[in-house]
Amino acid sequence: MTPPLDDFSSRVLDVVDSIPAGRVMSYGDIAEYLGWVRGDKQVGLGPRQVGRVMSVYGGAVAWWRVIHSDGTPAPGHDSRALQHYLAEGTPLRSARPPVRVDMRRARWPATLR
DNA sequence: CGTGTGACACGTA
DNA sequence: TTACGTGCCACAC
Repeated sequence: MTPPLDDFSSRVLDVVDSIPAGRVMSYGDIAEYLGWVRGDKQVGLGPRQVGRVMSVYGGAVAWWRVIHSDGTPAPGHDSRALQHYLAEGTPLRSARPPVRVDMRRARWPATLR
């Protein structure tokens, strides 16, 4: 089974839950939202850790709304993700492999505090 | 303990 | 546009 939920992981999943249909956030966006870097120093966990959380617990949330900063979906999930994008009207730059979300329009502007 | 790996991001070529 | 190199850091061995 999936490992017990630690604090960081539950926060990541909460953020993912807050992304509305048709919008997306990158791993880095989520890391920053959770306070990854403040000013010029590292005060939290980064994009790779967000990716790890998604690989482990992603099945419990809308994983297709968390993608790479360049707009490409999580590795190996292109087809699955595309179905969701078409269904919820996510702005796309390319609906054919490599599937790419139009980040400029689909990015969900999370603002801390 | 040290090493390698990965659902990352960014700068550079 | 794609392709590398580098920084990053939790985890599994």
